[in-house]
Amino acid sequence: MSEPSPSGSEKIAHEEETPCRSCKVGRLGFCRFFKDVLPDAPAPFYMGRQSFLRRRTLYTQSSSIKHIHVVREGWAFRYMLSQDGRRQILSYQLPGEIISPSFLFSSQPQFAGQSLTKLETCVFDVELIRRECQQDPSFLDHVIATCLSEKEDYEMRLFELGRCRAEERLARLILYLESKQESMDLKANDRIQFPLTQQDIADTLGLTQVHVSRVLREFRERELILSRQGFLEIKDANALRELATGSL
Amino acid sequence: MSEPSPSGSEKIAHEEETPCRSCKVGRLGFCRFFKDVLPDAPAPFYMGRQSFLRRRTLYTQSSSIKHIHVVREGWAFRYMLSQDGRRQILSYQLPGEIISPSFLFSSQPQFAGQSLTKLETCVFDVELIRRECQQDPSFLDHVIATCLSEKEDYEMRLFELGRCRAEERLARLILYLESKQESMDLKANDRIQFPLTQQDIADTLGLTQVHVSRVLREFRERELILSRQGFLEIKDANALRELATGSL
DNA sequence: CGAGTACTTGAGACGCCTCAAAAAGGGTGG
DNA sequence: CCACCCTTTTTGAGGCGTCTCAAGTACTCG
Repeated sequence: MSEPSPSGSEKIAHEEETPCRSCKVGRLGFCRFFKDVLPDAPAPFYMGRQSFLRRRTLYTQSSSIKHIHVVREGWAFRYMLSQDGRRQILSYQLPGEIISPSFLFSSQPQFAGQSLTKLETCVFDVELIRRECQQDPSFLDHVIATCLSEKEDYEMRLFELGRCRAEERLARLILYLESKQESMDLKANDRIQFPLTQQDIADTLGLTQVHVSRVLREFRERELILSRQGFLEIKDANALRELATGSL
Repeated sequence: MSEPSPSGSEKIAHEEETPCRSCKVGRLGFCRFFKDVLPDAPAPFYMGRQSFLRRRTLYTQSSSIKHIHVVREGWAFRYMLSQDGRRQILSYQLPGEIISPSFLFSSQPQFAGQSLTKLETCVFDVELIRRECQQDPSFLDHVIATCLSEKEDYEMRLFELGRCRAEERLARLILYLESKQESMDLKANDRIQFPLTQQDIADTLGLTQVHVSRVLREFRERELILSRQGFLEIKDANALRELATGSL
């Protein structure tokens, strides 16, 4: 359970400063904006790279934020933790995504962030990026749009948690993660990455791990999905969409 | 069920153009920023006032947004509606608040908005405000901060819906609406406004109206609260906070 | 006073939870 | 490659919280 210091600059590797325009995740998520707007990106706010093992803390509720991370490889997630240990996962970040875009506007998080899998990030200096926002309106627009799209995700999730059954919640989560990977070009021939444990799913959907196990079994028995070791195959997308219906 | 056209400019009254600095809600919520940043506010983007009866639609998922409303008097709320009629209430707006601040960045809402009580609003032209944002960075900052604070509310609500029992959800909603009114100077001697029906509460907290009725009765019997006709008195704030505990 | 809306109460059902223990998987070192 | 450990998943039995249906009561407002 030992954790690397979240902002220990001695841990940041400076070798290999691939410019965004030739980076393998350069066309994904937020990196795309970097690339489009700033010809020399990631200069000048780039601080190097950092890697994390599985399930390592990137920041906590009490962290003061000086750096932001953009995912290069692997998955990260944000979550809230109550004092008595209940966890609610808020969102997942895939390659190309900023782990917490709102840090660019306010530095006091009310949630924590972890690596879900082995993770590699590009690290940027918050202050320098803020300054860039002030000078470059179209860059600022991208940052705002990123924050707002997270807000829209939250709205869908509120509907899910408040008004959907377990089956529906799970179907929607699977389809959500599929479409996210599809839109980010991370989907390889019908198989999507699915590194969540059942406990992660439970803490995302407001269920218990045991119940998630049962609903997943049902999905498998009905041949809606097929899952093994970190990947998931959607066998019957129409039936899944049927289950997820009621939304808009 | 007849509804006033949400953007019918012929319905907008232009008389009485109180400047924000002498408006009775001028120090509340977003209006405060208007007042501070723009000496001549609400000019030049002010379009007049509009009033709505109880439970009237201000905009729907398919509206294209040209105006934004700021509450002068009464309450409004935003909600999502599924095709089969399930409703999830997302947030409430009190005097001084923009009914949907994110309209200033993207015009296609994925939710709907209604008046909760009789409602009076100031109407502004979205395009003109956007232009102001481009020219006045500190005004833009306020707008962004407003959007982000809604996002933080959502994060708390996700924890509530995903990880709290009915009792805890209700306690948190009551305390939330209390502190909101307190911070907006709308609280009069221990009594807060509480115009929600039990169905509204249910659709906010992911419960049924029947169950809300029972939990409310319990709260009353335990002398935690005392409610009548649109108002609510918090009799035992400590016990309520105890119930809402687990959060952070 | 009547009509509609909101709230209360009861009985029974169901979805999801809790607890518990066993099985399966995955990683590591010998 | 196997033995071991730790994490994750599966399965069962029973209980609780919340839902559904339904009917009756209390508001509120014209």
